[in-house]
Amino acid sequence: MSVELRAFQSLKLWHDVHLDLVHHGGDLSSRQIAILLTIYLEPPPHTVRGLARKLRVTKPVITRALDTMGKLDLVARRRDEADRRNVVIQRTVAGALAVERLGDVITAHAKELPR
Amino acid sequence: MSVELRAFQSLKLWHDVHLDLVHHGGDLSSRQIAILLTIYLEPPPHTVRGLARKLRVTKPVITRALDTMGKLDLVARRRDEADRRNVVIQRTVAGALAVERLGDVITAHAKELPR
DNA sequence: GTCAAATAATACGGCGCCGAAACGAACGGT
DNA sequence: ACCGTTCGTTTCGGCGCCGTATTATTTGAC
Repeated sequence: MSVELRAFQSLKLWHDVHLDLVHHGGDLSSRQIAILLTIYLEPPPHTVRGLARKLRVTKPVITRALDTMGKLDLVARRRDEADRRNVVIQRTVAGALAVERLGDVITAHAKELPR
Repeated sequence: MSVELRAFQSLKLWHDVHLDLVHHGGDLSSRQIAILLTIYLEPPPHTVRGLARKLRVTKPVITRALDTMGKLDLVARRRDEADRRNVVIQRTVAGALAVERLGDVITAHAKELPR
């Protein structure tokens, strides 16, 4: 029963945060969220190939997500001068702020949950 | 600093669960997730109008989401016989299982987080 | 210098969701 | 019986993401 309760709390958190995102958030797909958070939570450098491997998706998925998030100024691309085939994905100020804000939203809703 | 740490943990949870969803989950949009969880977490009855109000989206959004999730057998529709203008949204066995499974995924990842 | 391998980007056809507007069915007051 | 209101659905043009296949650039081995 306590297990069920915990699952319910988790689901309520999921529900509340998604509700928040629907209203105030630029809506990114699950894939885009996973990519964005990988970039901001795991140590750089990040490449298209590396992200594709880590998330087990094809490279065009990464390229397109970077296009979209780049337009939103959430990430930036830079050619790797050491090996010009590679593209290094860089964080941006706006992106860092957006991720930070997301973290705040999650923790705020988590705090409201009964323990 | 402890605040930052908690935000980081929240973001890691968000990242990990989304990663899981990308691989094993039927991919629903943020709106669809919010709708689905509202139906399964809040007490019935649910109507198109009520869901639209609660999520602050237009009614066609609800109709289309119900179409999609209905095809996936996550929810079902029933005409309200008392007032035949209304449509009552019903839960399904498959939907309950899917929601339960999502709860399990979230709690499992949450458990792995350092406190 | 040449060629195979690796990397990222692009082209293509398809599918799903969007917002706004129009629509049809059902209700309720008079 | 009418008529305004409510409810859910449908239509329309548009946009974004998908997977697969192809392209362009760069590298490194020989």
